[in-house]
Amino acid sequence: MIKFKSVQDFRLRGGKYFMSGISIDCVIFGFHDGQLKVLLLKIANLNGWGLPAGFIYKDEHIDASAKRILCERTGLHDIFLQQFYVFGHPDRCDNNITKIAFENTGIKAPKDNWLLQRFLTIGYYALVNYKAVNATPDFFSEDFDWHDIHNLPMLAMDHNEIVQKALLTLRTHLRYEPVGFNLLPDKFTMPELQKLYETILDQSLDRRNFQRKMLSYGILRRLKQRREGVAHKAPYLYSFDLRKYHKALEEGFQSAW
Amino acid sequence: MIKFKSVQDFRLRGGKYFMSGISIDCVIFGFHDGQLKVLLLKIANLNGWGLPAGFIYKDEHIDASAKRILCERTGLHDIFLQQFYVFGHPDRCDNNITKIAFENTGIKAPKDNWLLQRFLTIGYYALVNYKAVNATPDFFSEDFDWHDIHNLPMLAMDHNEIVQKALLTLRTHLRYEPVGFNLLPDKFTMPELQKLYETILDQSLDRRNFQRKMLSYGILRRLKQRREGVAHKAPYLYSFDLRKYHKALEEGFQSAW
DNA sequence: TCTCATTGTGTTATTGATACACAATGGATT
DNA sequence: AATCCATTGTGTATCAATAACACAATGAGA
Repeated sequence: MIKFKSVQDFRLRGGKYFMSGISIDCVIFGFHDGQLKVLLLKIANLNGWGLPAGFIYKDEHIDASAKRILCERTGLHDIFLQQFYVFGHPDRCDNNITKIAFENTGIKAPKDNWLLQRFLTIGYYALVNYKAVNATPDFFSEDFDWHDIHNLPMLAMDHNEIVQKALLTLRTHLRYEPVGFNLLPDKFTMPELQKLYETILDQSLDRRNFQRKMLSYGILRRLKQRREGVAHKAPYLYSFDLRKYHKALEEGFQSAW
Repeated sequence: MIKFKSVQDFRLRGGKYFMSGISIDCVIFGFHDGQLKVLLLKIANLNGWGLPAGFIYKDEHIDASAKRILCERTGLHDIFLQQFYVFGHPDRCDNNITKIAFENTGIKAPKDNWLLQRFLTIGYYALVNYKAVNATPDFFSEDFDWHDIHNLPMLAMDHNEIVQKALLTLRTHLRYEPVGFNLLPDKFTMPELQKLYETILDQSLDRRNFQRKMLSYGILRRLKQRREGVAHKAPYLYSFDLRKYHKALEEGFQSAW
C-alpha cells in the first residue's frame, strides 16, 4: 500500500495510484441501544459529516477496495459488505470536499488535479458488530461518531441520499437473507434479535410470530444459558449456526417464484 | 453530442469528452418466439460478440448515458432500464477490444491512450419490445443480432458473466415488480404472458394458478376481443392498466416483511 | 409474599399457494 | 357436416404460511 506524507501529498500525487473519477462510499451499519446507527466521519476544517470513503488502486478489485476502506476505518476483517448502487449525478461533486479544502487553505489547486473533477461513487453497505469496532478517522477527518439512522446530520455532497438508498437495500435484503450475525454479539436473546429487525424495518412485529419465523429458518441454536441479571423472566440466549447461516446466505430464504 | 470522424478518431480523442476508466454495458432483453433474447453486437475485425456498450460524457448523468446508448442501439425511447451491478475485476480488460483492435491494425497505440487502461463497467439491463426495436450497430461493430439466452456465444471480456448477473437480477425483480409491459406488445393473451414468465424463470408454471396470481395484482385489463385465427379455443386479449402498472412498479408487489 | 412486566408456548382464523377437475371452444380432420 | 382434440375459462380441495390472540411461568422489585 502506498503511503502519503500528508493529505496535501495525497491530493497532489494520489492520481498516480488511484483510479480517478470513481470513488467508494461505505455505509457502515451498527446496532446499539436499540438504535440502528451509521458510522460517520467529521471532515477536517469543514465542520461537516460524511461517509467513510476511499479510492480504488489502479490494480485493485473494487470489492477489495471496499474491504480495505472498511478495515482501515473499523479495524474489522471478514465483515458483511455489499455493493448496492452507483451514484452518478454529474453535479454530485459540486461541493467536493477537496475543492472546499483547497479554498479553505487558500492554496490554489492545480487545474487538472485528479480530485477536482466529476466523480462517480460506488455505494457499499456493511453490517458490523458495534462493540467490536475500533473506529479510526481517515486523514481527511478529525473525528468519527455513530449516528442514529433517524437522526442524521446534514451530510456532505449526496451522502444523505446514499444512506437512504443503503437503508432501503438493507430492508429488502432482510426479507430474503439472514441478517443479524454481523450486527449482534455472539450470544443474544430473541427479544434482542426482534428489536434489531424492528429497528431496521421501522415497524413493530408480533413477538410470538417473529420467534416462530426466525426458528423456522433453522439457522439459530438455542443455548442452555439464559440472560442473567435482567428484570423479569430471563430469556434464553441464542447463537447462529454458522454453517447453516452461510448456506442460507448463499441460497436465500424464499424460493417460490 | 460530439461527432467523431472515425473509430480511430474516437479512440484517440474520446478521452477529452468521456469519463475514462468507467463504461456502461447494456443487457437488452427481448422476447420472441418463446425465447428470451439478448441483443448482441458483432465486433468489427474480431469475429466475436459483445454487449452494446458506451461511455459517459463528462457532464452526463450515468442513467442518461445508459438511456442514450440504448436509444442509439435500438431507436427506442422510454424503455425500462435499470442499473444492476458494477463489474470491477482489475483484469477484466485484459482482452480489451481496443487493445486487440490496435494490435490487429498494426498501428502502435499511444501509450497513455484513454481506452488502454483498466475500466470498470456499470451494468444496466433493459426490457424492450422485440418487434419495436430498430437495431443499429455502433461504430465498433459490423453487425448485430438477437441471441437466445440459452445459447449465447462466447462474449468479449466478462460479458458472459454480465449477462448472467442481469438474468439473475431480472428473475428476482420478476417476483416483486410487474414485468411484461416492456417485453410484450400492447395486447397479449394470458398464455403469452405465462410463456414470458416461464422463459425468464426457466421453469413451467401451472396455467390456472398463474392466471389467478396475475389477475390478483390488479394491473391487467381483459379486453372484449379474443385472439383470432389461432387453432383451438381463442384466448382473451389483455392489456396492462398503465396507471396501476406504474403504481405497482413504484410500490412493488409484496409488502409483508 | 405479592406484584407485574416480560418470556415461553401454545391455538385459532385468515390468507395465500399448490394441485387437480371439468366443461366450453373452434380449427383441423374425416 | 360431424367428429376430434388441444387449448382455454372457470372452479374446488388441500396444504402451507401468516396474522391474531390467550395463558401460564418466571423472577426482580415492592
